[in-house]
Amino acid sequence: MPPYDPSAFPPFAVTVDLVVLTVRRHALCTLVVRRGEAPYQGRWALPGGFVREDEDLSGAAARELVEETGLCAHDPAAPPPVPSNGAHLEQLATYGAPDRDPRMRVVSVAHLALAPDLPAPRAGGDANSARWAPVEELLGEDVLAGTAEAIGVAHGAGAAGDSGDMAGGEKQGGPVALAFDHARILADGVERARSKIEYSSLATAFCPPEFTVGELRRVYEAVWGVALDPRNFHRKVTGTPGFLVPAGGTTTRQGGRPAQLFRAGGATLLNPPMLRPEV
Amino acid sequence: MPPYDPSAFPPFAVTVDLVVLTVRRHALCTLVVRRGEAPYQGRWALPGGFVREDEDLSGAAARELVEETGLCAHDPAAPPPVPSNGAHLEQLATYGAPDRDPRMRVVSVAHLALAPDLPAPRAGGDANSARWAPVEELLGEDVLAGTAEAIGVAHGAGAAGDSGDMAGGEKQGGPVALAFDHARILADGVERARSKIEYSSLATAFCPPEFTVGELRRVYEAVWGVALDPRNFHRKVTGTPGFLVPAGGTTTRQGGRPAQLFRAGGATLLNPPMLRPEV
DNA sequence: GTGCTTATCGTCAGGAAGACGACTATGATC
DNA sequence: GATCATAGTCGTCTTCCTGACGATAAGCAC
Repeated sequence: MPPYDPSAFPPFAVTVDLVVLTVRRHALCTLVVRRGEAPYQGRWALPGGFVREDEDLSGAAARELVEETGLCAHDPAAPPPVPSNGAHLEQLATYGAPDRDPRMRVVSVAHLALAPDLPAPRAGGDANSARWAPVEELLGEDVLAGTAEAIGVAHGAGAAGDSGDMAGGEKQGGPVALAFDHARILADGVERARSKIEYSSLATAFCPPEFTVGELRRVYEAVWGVALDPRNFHRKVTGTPGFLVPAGGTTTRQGGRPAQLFRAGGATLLNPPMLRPEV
Repeated sequence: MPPYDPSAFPPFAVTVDLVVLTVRRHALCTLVVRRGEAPYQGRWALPGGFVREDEDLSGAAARELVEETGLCAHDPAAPPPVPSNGAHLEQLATYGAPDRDPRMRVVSVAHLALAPDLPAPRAGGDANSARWAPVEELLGEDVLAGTAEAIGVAHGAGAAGDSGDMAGGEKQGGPVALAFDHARILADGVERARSKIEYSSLATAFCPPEFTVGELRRVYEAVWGVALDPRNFHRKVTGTPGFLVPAGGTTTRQGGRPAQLFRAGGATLLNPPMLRPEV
């Protein structure tokens, strides 16, 4: 079996980048690491790294996820029993513009991970530091076309371009420019998450193993940036068979009347879907 | 700006593969080409090719589409006026298992194209021949997990594995084994198309510029493999603002009463969505 | 014209969702 | 301990959408 003629195709570097989303203090946040080397030195970027010689794409993504967060990736194709601190992981899209990395031709297979609220991240290898950044702070919600949609949360005056003089620092109140095309990748990941919780039970991936209806509702509110009616939401999620199963027991985590605890049910598809209020 | 250390990462070949779907004679069909060289010589495969040095991923996909079909790709991000014979083109997913190509490490960025019914395809460069194959014939609808769903169309006894002795030939009545992991890619593309016509106006991409409600309905029926009530379908599509605009004029293409001609309206999202009947 | 086919309009019942009232069960405050 | 604020939970009512299906319209083949 003849190998390819090495001159017949150009060599590429292939990386995986991760959009790791979580909900912290009622805000949708993503994991970013500070770049320690050029280009974009000092700029925040999505975590990622090279795919190894004998590694699957999803395997590389899972490895990066563990390295950056300690999270154990949870393959959606795996059996239902969710591991204790497993995160949902799925492929998002691939980005390969010829000039996206000034050094050489790099194709990045972006992955989307959804995780429950985690302790402070540990810094990875080549990053000076890592942190959870509110998505709204990174995307002015108007920086990028296609994801520009008013969410009912106030944020600082937007419209910060990709001007080069912002490298290495945040502008007070404005969006922080991410390295490379990571703002686009993040925007695509956020949009994927926003639409996917409509018709799937994926919102439970943002919750601890046991959670209340109110906590789940606050996840939807944070991801969508809207307020939902607690009564209709309660009717919807408890009335959808297989979505939630009572875990037995109640808790008071938010003040007010104790709420029943639930676990994610086996159902992965939500039919009919949860309707996202317009505007 | 220091270039990457070439020994710091393994080199990959990057290709694009195309799932080109169309509706022919009430059946969902995809474009396949016969492989002229090893591995999988003589087997049917999805069209595709290497991404060039200075080429975008979507650019490579559009180029392959033109080479194989003569279709002009229609970027969904482009302005609404649809070109005369433009096809919808979007990225599908990326496949990069280490052993998916026995010769070397190849990562393939699959794209999904939706096209109206076309004349017979012209053979591409390295393919002996090309043809439109009914999807049902390539995927036994039960060969692959995750897309196994009964569609109301009879098909030959399924369950043909990836047994090597089928290379180069079709089995009468059974699914034809595609080369590489192309059966999986095709299945993912079909599933994407099936779900996307639910909540978008993408089904019009299967139609000529002007079409009747009945023709559009037959597209849905072919893609979903179900029968739809003509009266409810008519009410749904004509009642959704922005979905269809009257083109003026009527036609009789199917026998029976002449039908009004429509063009695709500006709306790209269908809200509420078209409901796919269960089972 | 008869019969067949397809297109189009209408009617009716059932289900789901939005709006919102009412009640319950905690902790905090006076 | 009474009162208040905060959440959670159960119901009601109206409106919209869908599925089922009857009825009519307008071509073609004979």
